[in-house]
Amino acid sequence: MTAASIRARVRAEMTDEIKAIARRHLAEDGANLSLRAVARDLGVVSSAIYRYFPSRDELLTALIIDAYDALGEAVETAEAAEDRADLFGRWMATCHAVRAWALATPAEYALIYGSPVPGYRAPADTIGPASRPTVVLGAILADGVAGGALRAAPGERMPKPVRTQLRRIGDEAFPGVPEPVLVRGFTAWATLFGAVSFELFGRYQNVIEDVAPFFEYQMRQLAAYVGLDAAGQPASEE
Amino acid sequence: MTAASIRARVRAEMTDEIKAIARRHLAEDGANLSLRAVARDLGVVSSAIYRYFPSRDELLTALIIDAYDALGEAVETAEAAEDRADLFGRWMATCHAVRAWALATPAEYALIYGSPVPGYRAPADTIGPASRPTVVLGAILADGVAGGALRAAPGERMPKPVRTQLRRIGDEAFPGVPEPVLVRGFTAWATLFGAVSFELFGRYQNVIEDVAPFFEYQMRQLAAYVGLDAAGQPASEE
DNA sequence: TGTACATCAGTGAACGCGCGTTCACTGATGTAC
DNA sequence: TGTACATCAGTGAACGCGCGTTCACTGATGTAC
Repeated sequence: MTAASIRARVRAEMTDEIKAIARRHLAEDGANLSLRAVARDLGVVSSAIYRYFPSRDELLTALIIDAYDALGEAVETAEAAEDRADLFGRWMATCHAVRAWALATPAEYALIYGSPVPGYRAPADTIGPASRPTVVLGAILADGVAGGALRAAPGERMPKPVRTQLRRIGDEAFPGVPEPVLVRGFTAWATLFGAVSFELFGRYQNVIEDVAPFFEYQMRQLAAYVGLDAAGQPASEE
Repeated sequence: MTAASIRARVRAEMTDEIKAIARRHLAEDGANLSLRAVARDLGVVSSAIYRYFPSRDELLTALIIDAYDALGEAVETAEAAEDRADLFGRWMATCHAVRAWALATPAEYALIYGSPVPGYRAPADTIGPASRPTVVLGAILADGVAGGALRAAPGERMPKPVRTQLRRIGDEAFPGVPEPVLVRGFTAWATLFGAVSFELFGRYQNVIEDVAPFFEYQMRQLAAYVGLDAAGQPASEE
């Protein structure tokens, strides 16, 4: 019993170490991850890896799921630390958590938000972890609607195919959020990840030097656009 | 003379064909482009490629520059077809051109807007082609400002580090565009590419089925946010 | 117009390397009685 | 507590493959006189 559990713990530690080394390699070689290189760094013969992962693709999948979970965790923790009534604070905490995590682990960000890995098909068990940050967004929007801060403008309309699609999504994952609010939330979401990708993938090179204050300002403006600034947050000027 | 120019033409055709085949491989293998595979498809021994490109990286660079130029060309053409006074039409044409090009050639979009290719450093001559779409955005913003449609809201302020950076960029590439307008344009830009990347990199899977009308609506809303809808475009409702 | 020479495209073999995966094996560690 | 057996981690060799790049070469095509 104890002996068995020791074995299990050692095994778990080995698995973690393989993933840690693989993550390091990701940073240099992108998604062309080499099992043999990982084994070399681990000080072990290449076939030994197969005791822990049945194939290279399974190792990649584990890294992808870990990355989604790490980002999800970071976002959830940061957002949970804010006062529930402070929608603006919750939104900004979410944005900063995404950017901070991406800057700290750029290879993992690229793995999940960059170009798809050629020849790799993500299995179904990545879906749950992948949606964790979006669930946080959903909670902010839903709370905003419930508290009356977020609402559709009177007479606000949209084309029918857009509305019906959004209603279906809303019913599943964002209950109670009117379609016009939802679309503004999605737009803000695309901007957040678009901005982080621009920064990480080098699109700001020679254009914006000090990204942090620019990002901060952009996300504040977005909050106002979505309607998340109504709760009396401090003015964004100086 | 004539003989020499025939030789030059054949050479140019060969170069184009190598690039065309390489582009096809890009679609399947991502940026792990194999010279030998290209040579195989061309029906030629692998070392023959070296008559045309001194190395694999140079071929990749050529593909990247071509991709930037193709997107630039597509955007410029689409935008130029609109009435100069119709800022909204010009903005929408730009958005649709970006999305259409990306959907038509997803591998090339991923090459230039996805995760950076591991171990590859883009040389300086990619900068010019890379900025072509942004130049189009700049013209729309500048024309909007010159015509009086775009302006900063009275009393609109932003933190100093943001403003000084934006002023520097504005002076270089967007002359006459006030900083608050510029930042809205950049935000719209991040949203455009964020949305296209979401769609291409599979982030809309099982979420949004019919992306086209959703994208259209999003970009319309963005136009309103930036202030590009003031020129009396038709209402976006139905 | 004809001939000698230079240029160039493409060949084929080789170098040295790395890869994912399989398989029979050794030896240590745990389990059952 | 001691012994026989089962489980498991890691080894080492091998399979079959692909890669980028170099190099001396052949033969066709162009150029100069």
